[in-house]
Amino acid sequence: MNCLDEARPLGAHAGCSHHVKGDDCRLCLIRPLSVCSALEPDEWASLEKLSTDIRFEERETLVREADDVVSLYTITAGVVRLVRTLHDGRRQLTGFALPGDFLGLSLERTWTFSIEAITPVTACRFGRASLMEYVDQKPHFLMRLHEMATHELSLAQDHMVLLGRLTAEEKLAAFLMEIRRRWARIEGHASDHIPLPMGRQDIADYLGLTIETVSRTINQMQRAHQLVIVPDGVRLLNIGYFEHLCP
Amino acid sequence: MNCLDEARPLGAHAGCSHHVKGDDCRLCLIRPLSVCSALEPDEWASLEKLSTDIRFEERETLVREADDVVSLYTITAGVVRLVRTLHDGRRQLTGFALPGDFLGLSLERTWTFSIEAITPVTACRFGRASLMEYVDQKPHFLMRLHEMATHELSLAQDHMVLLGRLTAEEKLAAFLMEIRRRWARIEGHASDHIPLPMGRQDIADYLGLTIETVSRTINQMQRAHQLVIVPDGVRLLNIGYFEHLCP
DNA sequence: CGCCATGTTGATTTCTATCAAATTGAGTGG
DNA sequence: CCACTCAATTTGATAGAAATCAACATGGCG
Repeated sequence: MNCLDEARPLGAHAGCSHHVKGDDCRLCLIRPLSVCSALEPDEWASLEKLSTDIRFEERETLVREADDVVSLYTITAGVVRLVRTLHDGRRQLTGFALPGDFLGLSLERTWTFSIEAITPVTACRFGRASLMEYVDQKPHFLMRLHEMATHELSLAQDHMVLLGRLTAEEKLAAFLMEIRRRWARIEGHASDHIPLPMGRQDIADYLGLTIETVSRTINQMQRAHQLVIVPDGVRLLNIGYFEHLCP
Repeated sequence: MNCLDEARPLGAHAGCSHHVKGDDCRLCLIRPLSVCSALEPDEWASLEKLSTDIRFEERETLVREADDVVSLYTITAGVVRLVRTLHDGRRQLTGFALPGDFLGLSLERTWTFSIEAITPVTACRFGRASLMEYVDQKPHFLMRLHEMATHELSLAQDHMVLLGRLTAEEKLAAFLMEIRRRWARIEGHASDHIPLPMGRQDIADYLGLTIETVSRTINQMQRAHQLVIVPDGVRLLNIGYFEHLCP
């Protein structure tokens, strides 16, 4: 089955294996989206030797904040959340990682956030030490990592604007348009149907809101006929409304 | 006059030239704090050839959001703000840059924020193209840029937590402790006297608050004898209170 | 000395959080 | 297959923190 097939059942995002055959970069469907896109075909082989496929179950924790960085990951299927937690339990999600996203850009010794599987996840796992060696030998690979890191930084600034200055309605609109754009990149085309594998609490913690406000706002949008809530996410009825709301 | 002298008059931060003599990296007092710390003495000379000193007046705009990146800067004296503005005028500051801070880590083609001088500023200016060439020749310099970028990313995540989950009082406490730590790094020792060259509106736009809330909160802290407002900033009376507030 | 930007204070509103309860729905076992 | 359970979500009522609206104070500077 081709994961990119539009005819797949609703909710297939989480379960479908973008990585068709384990440990073969030549067959990796998310390669063009990933850090590997910086490499030539003959380099996939050398990188492949450093990597192993690994699977995590729903709710499993991949890494904990302040843990030593032992492995780095490229998500090949499923969705994870990046979480910062305060001592009193308040949470802020700093992002979601989707297929193609690389975790461990910083090359630092310890993680600055926890990574938790929202759905079953498959990932391409690299040992930190061996990837560091690889980086030393391939300056253009380091340049690619750096570009990805600074792009992340720009997205982080976008998110600061969202958290600091947008209303609940604007936050939700911006969130839906962000997730839509990211699925579009993975699937190769934009769709008004937006799967939301994360729960309302995760959305709230990403947007700096409460679960009640997220629920109320989405349902207001539905009552205003701007979207329809479907079992696995939402379907946007009026893209213009959302585009107008996100600045 | 030695800028690091504790006896300097209040407010001297902004005006004092950390870069004692123009265009000589050997005499640059902020070098150990800057990107140049990644280089060996014999490399300062080669980097120096790429740089020129430049001065900006208070309120002057160094670069505008979406401008092409022509030059990159290391701030050598003074303070600038990094600003994102929404079409309707809402502002979010994504950071302040102090002496030693490098602007242009991303090596991308366009700026993703405006940079505005809060005080008179001196900076070490690099042409983008020539620094890119330099980066190509010195992988360890690129590694240093990458480390700085990922550290920025970690700080950006801290700021997301602040914007999304902290109360006004906690935001102010975290802000004051952050600025204190950054002055301490520049001056070589921590002080309870915290110069705040940025105005209340800048603090508000950094913390996702209004100017009134910033003013009220600082004055509440003063009434509670946790700090004293002084002409150029504040003096903390009870560090424990602030440490306790910032998670 | 008075002007204008900046900051402070007060009164009121509003948005979102909080508290509380009802509803839905996926998974389980009889 | 259906009742049951428990978590997730929705909805309602109320409270509260910060925004907004509106003066007023301060202070640097010509």
